[in-house]
Amino acid sequence: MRFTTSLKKNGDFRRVYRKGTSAVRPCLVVYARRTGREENRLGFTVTAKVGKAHVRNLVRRRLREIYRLHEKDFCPGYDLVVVARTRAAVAAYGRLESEFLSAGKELGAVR
RNA sequence: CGAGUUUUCCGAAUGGCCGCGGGCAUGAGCCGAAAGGCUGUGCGUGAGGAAAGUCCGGGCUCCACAGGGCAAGGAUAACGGGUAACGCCCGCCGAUGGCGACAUCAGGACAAGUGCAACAGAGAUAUACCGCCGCGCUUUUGGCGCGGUAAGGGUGGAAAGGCGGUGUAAGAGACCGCCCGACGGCCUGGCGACAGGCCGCCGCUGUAAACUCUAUCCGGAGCAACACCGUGGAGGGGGAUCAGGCCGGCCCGGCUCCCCCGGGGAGGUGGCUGGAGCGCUGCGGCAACGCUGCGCCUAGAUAGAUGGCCAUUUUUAACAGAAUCCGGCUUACACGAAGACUCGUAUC
RNA sequence: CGGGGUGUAGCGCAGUUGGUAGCGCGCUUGGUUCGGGACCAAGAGGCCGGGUGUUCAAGUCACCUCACUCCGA
Repeated sequence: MRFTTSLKKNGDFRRVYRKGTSAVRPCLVVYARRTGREENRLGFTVTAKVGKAHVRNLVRRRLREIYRLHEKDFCPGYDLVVVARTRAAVAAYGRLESEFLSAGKELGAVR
């Protein structure tokens, strides 16, 4: 992921939640906030409610893979936070992919 | 062949494209004064049998005491061994269950003291309701009173050793024979728990996962421990004011300036993986395990690395993801593999 | 990493030394009223989160386990 770094600090997450816009899908919620940087910053939130440790790892890997394969479709200059909902634990890869992209399109982060 | 017991192992494989963490190398590119950093390339490596629950035991670090004892609190509980240690493991004893292979057991002490035992029942740790027997009174096929008795009745988880006899007014370990159990002594076997035998003396309810007693062990906290580096800012000390600036008419003084000290927030580095390590051979031991020799190096992240798309086998693979490290325990788990053994049936 | 708490009727909760599981609201039926509410009377509804054990007997005691929840670093 050449043009993307990860979102690390809790304060960054809170700023995106408070100041950003959101799009809700059955399996996930995407928050976005325009920053004007040259790169995107991406963070994932998968809480314990979703499942046990290996389930959460699987969900997070799939979401990261979706972003990696579609990175060229994303506009630069956004902070993005993807929150997995409970249903994401049993959802197939294709469903996560379509929901992620449609949510990104609604927020204007995807061309 | 059927039914079953038990131990151990495995924890999908191979290939293609894209992608991730760590390590090593780099006559490549960029940044930098340098150390080095970033990117790229190459090689090799990258989750488990439970990584889980955090139930025990240790290593390590800091704190306390630096000698010992007592008390409090907690843990453990037949015996012998293994181990760094353990509440773990092995062997063995006893009890219980099973035809058996075998499995399970918080398995010390209620015969030191205290407590509890509902309901039922006459009576619950000692008692006389019915019954039996004797004596007295009486209205005499009966009733009442006094006394003896624990054999029979019913209740209960439990009613005071069991069966048979002697005995007696009726009865009773009151006495006798056999059996059961407890305690004490002796003998035999065993390292020991214990087992077997003989003698003596007894017959005492259950419950310590009730208080308690006995024996043994335990200082506390935890890698977000702990150690180091640490821009700025607050603070303290010194210097220069014969350098400059501000407050000021000037001096003193204050700020600015320079140096040092300093606890240490954000952040970073170490701790961080070569270890009570793994595999194989040989020896000792019933075994757990120990010893010798040879070989091997096998994750170390820090928002936290294993995913996506296919192909083939055999279907769409179970439970499930390291975070300081080891030894155990417990719990979850798909398809399987191997060894040993028991019972039944049939045949030889 | 460490330490607590809770689970009982549809809902909210009681239930010490083990001894027949209760309260309030709700529900059903009947009464009262012209009718409803309130009130009165009667009633149904529980494998005490799950498993194993100790005991004559377990919601209660012990161990294992599941779920929810809180606190400290």
